[in-house]
Amino acid sequence: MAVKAKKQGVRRASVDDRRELILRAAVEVFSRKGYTGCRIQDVAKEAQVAYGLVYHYFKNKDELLESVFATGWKGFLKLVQAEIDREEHITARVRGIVGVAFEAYRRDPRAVKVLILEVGRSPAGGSVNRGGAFSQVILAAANMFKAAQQRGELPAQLEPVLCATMLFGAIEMGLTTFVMGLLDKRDEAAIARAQEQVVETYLRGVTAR
Amino acid sequence: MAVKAKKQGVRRASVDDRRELILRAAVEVFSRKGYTGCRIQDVAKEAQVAYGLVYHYFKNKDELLESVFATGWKGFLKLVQAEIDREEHITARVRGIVGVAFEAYRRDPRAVKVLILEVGRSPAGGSVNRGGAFSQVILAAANMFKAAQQRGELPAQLEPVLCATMLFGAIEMGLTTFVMGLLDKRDEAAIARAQEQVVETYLRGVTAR
DNA sequence: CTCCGCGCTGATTCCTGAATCAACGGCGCG
DNA sequence: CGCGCCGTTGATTCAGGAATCAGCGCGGAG
Repeated sequence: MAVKAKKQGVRRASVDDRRELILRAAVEVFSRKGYTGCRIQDVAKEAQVAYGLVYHYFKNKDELLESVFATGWKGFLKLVQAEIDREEHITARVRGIVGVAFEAYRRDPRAVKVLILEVGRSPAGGSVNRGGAFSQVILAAANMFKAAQQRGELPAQLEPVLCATMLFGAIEMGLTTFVMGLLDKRDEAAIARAQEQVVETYLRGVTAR
Repeated sequence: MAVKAKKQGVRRASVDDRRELILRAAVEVFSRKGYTGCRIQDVAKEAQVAYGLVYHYFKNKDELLESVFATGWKGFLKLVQAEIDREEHITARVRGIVGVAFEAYRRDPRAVKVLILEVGRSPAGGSVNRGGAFSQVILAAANMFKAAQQRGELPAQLEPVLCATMLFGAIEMGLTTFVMGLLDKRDEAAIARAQEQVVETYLRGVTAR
């Protein structure tokens, strides 16, 4: 097939390229079929690669899907953490976090769909502790809120953990609106407006008292 | 096995009882393993019923899972719709909707987990149009918000669809906090407080302007 | 008491998909 | 120029789960 030409005519694809290729294909299939519904066959086909090669790079299905998750989530986590750590008023940090999430969505809606919409709730979870990773972000955010309360930037009577979950809930559902086609995902202005509304509504709800 | 005695000693279980039994067992397994991960074997075992009986009542796996979904969702939908239809200020209706969701959670956390956390996003969906059902509620709520805007109960610049998704996002994540064990699900007071915070934060965010 | 029918059973069949493995071929090195 | 290494291939094996079906037994009718 014509596609393979790239690894002959051009310089031979490096190992990392192939691995990456499979990983990206897996994200694609994973996002379409879900954790258990994702078949190696499909991943291989999607990546234009032999069935066996998937097993060359990954011990088994679980490890592959785990990698998909870990890779994507790690990137997201780092960005969110950076926002959490910023030395600014809580409202600025919240704005930052929402910005990170929406930006990620703009860049790769499918990956976000996988991470935000499947992670932490997929009951079909393998051995993977994805829920744990999700909790990690929630708890990090919760700590941020708690500190903000101590600085008097946030009403003290709020439960920080709930503040965190509600923030991500708001983000998630804001994005879901597009993923599910309730709003037009190609309408850049609509996405921007959604981001705005999510931030403002959340902050107003959490701040005013 | 001793368990079967109930259909001998007592009056023979009616058809509906058995069907119901299987349905409930399916909810249980479904909530643990997810759509694709749910095996008929497990459902039968959970229901203390022969493997074949599942196929006596349901054409195939898809139809079973579809029934699980349809049944549970229909019930929830009806309650939510009732709240939506109430002739009251928008804040009262929102309170009602959140109340319905939390009450349902109190009654049957597992079923809620299935419905709220899997419905509408599970990419592993079979032929089922579950996303459609989810959209239905969102859109019904969105209409409610739009009407409220026209009555001046809500700022006009808000996108009603986003108001709706954010409401359910807030509810969902409020409940997720317990499902994921971030807050103690046996602590009734904590649940009540969570409900309170979800409602108040949401309303404040959406109302004040 | 006997026979029938209906709900129910679970071993069996068939098939899908995960994981293995023996072999291929291009590339670099001697 | 030939040899061996290593990334790659895809047919094959095997486990497990969906769906089938030939009958079983209890309750009721005659």
